[in-house]
Amino acid sequence: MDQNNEIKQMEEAAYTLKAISNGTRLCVISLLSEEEEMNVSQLGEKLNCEQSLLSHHLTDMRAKGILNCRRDGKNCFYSLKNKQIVQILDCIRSCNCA
Amino acid sequence: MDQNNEIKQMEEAAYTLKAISNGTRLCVISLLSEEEEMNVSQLGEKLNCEQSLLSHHLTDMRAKGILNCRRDGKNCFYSLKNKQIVQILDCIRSCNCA
DNA sequence: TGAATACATGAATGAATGTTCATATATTTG
DNA sequence: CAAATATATGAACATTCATTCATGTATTCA
Repeated sequence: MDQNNEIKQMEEAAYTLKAISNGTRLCVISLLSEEEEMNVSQLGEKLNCEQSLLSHHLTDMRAKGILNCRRDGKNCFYSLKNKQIVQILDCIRSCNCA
Repeated sequence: MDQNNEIKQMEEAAYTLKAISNGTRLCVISLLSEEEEMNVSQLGEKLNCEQSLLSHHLTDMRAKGILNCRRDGKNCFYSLKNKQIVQILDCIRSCNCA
């Protein structure tokens, strides 16, 4: 049953990977790796992304354990739940170049 | 235009990530990180994956620059084009645990 | 209290992915 | 050459993902 366990682990990894395998979502991660926290409007400006679409992305990434969200007045500030996730970007870059 | 460049880079990264964001595909990568080369039947046994489905996965991963393929007689041996890609697995695991 | 701002939500739709099945191709072997 | 083996391919369909649009909710401020 060790094989099934391996498969399960990979399914879990795939679940997380799917949640970030999108240009806009990776940009969000990249921005939040530099900025600690950003609200939706700030992200929307930087990404040139329509409000509703961005909100869907953010909500889903949050639901999947990638982002945190904190409300302050009218604004919602998003941040990375785990900063290590940005390493995936470096990793992919080095793979694509090597 | 530096912003657009960033976005393009992220789209490229997303393209590669999409090509591996699947349990079966991650298992293939994991196996090939230990084994150097495996043919389709060997992979199929290990993964308990139907021939045609596995073949589709392999063909697509090859088309997207993740795998190499070498034919030897009746067999096709697949290998990782870039071994560094397995680091993504470690990365995801550390993210999900931390 | 009501208008404005910031964000979320839900339904609808189209596009991309995953899966199956039937069949095709290449190679080896009798 | 015919049968067997290993793999690929293509069509069809279901499932998931991305996008848009209209509308809802929370908060602030005049």
